[in-house]
Amino acid sequence: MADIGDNSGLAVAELRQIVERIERLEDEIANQRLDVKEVYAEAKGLGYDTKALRKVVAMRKKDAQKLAEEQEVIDLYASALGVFG
Amino acid sequence: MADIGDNSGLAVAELRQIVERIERLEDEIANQRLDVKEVYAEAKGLGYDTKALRKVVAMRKKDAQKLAEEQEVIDLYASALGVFG
Amino acid sequence: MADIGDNSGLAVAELRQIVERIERLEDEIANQRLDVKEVYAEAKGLGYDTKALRKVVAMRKKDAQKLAEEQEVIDLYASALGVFG
Amino acid sequence: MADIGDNSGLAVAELRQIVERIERLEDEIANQRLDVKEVYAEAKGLGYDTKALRKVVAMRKKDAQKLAEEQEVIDLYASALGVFG
DNA sequence: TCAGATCAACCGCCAC
DNA sequence: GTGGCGGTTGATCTGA
Repeated sequence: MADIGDNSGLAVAELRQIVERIERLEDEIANQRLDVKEVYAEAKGLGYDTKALRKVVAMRKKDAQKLAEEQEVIDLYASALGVFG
Repeated sequence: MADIGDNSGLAVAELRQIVERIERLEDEIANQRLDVKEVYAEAKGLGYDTKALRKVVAMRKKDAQKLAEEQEVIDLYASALGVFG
Repeated sequence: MADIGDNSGLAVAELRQIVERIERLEDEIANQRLDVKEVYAEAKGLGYDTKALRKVVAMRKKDAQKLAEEQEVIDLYASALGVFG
Repeated sequence: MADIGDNSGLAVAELRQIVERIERLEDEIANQRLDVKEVYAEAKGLGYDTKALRKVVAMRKKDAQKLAEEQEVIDLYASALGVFG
């Protein structure tokens, strides 16, 4: 941590910059969450069951993760067996 | 939902579009979360205590009033227990 | 909250009892975690790859959850369709 | 691990036993977690602020020294940021 | 000691 | 308004 000579051995400007970068990113995330919400609201307006919709999205996500994980497991077991028994 | 009963038609495309919009937004959110993580890692590299950093960021999110009110209850309970006897 | 007349409008004995019940339960949980740890250590001593072992346990858990969830999804969709389209 | 190469024999039973011991312990842990939840729910019914309650329990888990040290860093950062400017 | 994985706490939405 | 639930975030623990 670069110490610029302030009262507490802390680079205040640096710290401030870090915190603000984080907060800016989190603001953007929050906004995008609102966007997601909007899409669901819109879908609801079109007659969709949002609960089921969320389930579908969640399942697709899980399936993708599952695929990735399955390969991991294969790799893990393969290496545990010393790359072929 | 455009049609029930002729579910081989337009509604499928509509549904697909909705799901994809959601998924695209969520991908972006996931990426930005990685960015946040990166900033914390960078801060750590500069010597900051990331745990404290996270706490400060969280505190800034809450307004001071609410923070004080919550702390009051905690203090009440704590002192009732004999200051951690 | 029964107010017995202490200085802060708080039933101190009651609070203390609640906190101690929680802490006792959490102690037991902590001990059982140690037991789990011990089993893994023991398995490691027998030559097992604990990482793979953990994966197996996790997968069995996920499968059990998956079964439960699948029925949920079926129910959800069925009700979304008005119990049959 | 009793045997590699004759993996149709004893090792399978051994492995099964290990996994089941772990799963049994984890079931118990899950149940006790439900018990904890119940106590909090009960406390809520008595008028307690469960969020504050959880904080107090967490504070009691940490020793006071460590708690003070952590708070120092947080305060340092907070004041460096101008007390939430 | 640090990075990565696992697990518990928090916090929103949603239905009742 | 409250309780339950899903998703996200933060803490803990394991292994390198």
